[in-house]
Amino acid sequence: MKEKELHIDGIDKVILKHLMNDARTPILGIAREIGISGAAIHQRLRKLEASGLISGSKLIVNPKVLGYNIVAFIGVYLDAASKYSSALKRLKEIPEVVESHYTTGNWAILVKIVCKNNEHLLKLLNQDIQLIKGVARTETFISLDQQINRQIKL
Amino acid sequence: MKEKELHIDGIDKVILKHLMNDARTPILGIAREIGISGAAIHQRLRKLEASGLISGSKLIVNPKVLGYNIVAFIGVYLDAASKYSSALKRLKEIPEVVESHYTTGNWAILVKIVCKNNEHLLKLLNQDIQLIKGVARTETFISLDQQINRQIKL
DNA sequence: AGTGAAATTTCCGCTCC
DNA sequence: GGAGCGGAAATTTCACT
Repeated sequence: MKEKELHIDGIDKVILKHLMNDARTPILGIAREIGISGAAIHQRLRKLEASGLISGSKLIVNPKVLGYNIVAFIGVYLDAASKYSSALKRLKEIPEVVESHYTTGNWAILVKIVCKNNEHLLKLLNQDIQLIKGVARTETFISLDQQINRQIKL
Repeated sequence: MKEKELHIDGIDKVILKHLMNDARTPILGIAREIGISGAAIHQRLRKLEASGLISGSKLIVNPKVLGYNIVAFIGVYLDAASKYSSALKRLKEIPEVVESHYTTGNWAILVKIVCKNNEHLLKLLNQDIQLIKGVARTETFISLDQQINRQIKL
């Protein structure tokens, strides 16, 4: 998928910085700011897409408005590493699970979940996650304050 | 910020599902699929923006193309909870830190970082994070396999 | 790689149903 | 709450440098 070495110069960085902040920023506005034509920006974007650096764009929704007020991380211990793929399959079916990582260290899986309140969290733990075959026990870490949420710097 | 109860009907869900997947999906394409006019979609989007449900859109870049191959979580123990805000300030200055949560449980802060390789990770730990005033010790969990990365279901 | 202009598509305020 | 119209603006392609 990656053949060409990609050279990201200062202009590319300006373009990407704008679009990483708001994917719907008009190309022509960026063009005027930089001082090159809209077509040139378009060409650069096509190149960056082809290189795989741009992997898409997403509309970001605020979970709080839907009543999802709690973010928590759950460390999941498996009784055998071989249970990973089947457990993962079940985790994918739980919509509140928004991230899942197979990790080195204490537990086997680190899961990030979003839920509405404490009862909801308890229900997820007791009736969903801990009932998955292979899950031995879990450790829960509730995020009381998320102050950093960004992408890697260019 | 939130005054009106927001009613998200099936049409809103279809619109949001498209845009959450690709924020640059043409509105008119969605309009044709649903069978209403483009202007109607615009009206709904404005309403959803005003409600705060839509908090923006972002271009997603693939860190691997930039050579960032490792994702890790770091549990940070503070020697006193009062050091949180000063430690957070320093964490914000480390570009490889992409998430930071103040958490209940074992440690005080859970940090997500992206880095290029093991040396880079070691450098971040020894020369950046563990030098922050108030940081007692850290636990590192490297993500070997991230299989879920999504937003909350509507 | 960048430009300028043409062709196409989208956006968005407006009026009407 | 949605449709249809129309002008303004943005996107996208292309020939040329």
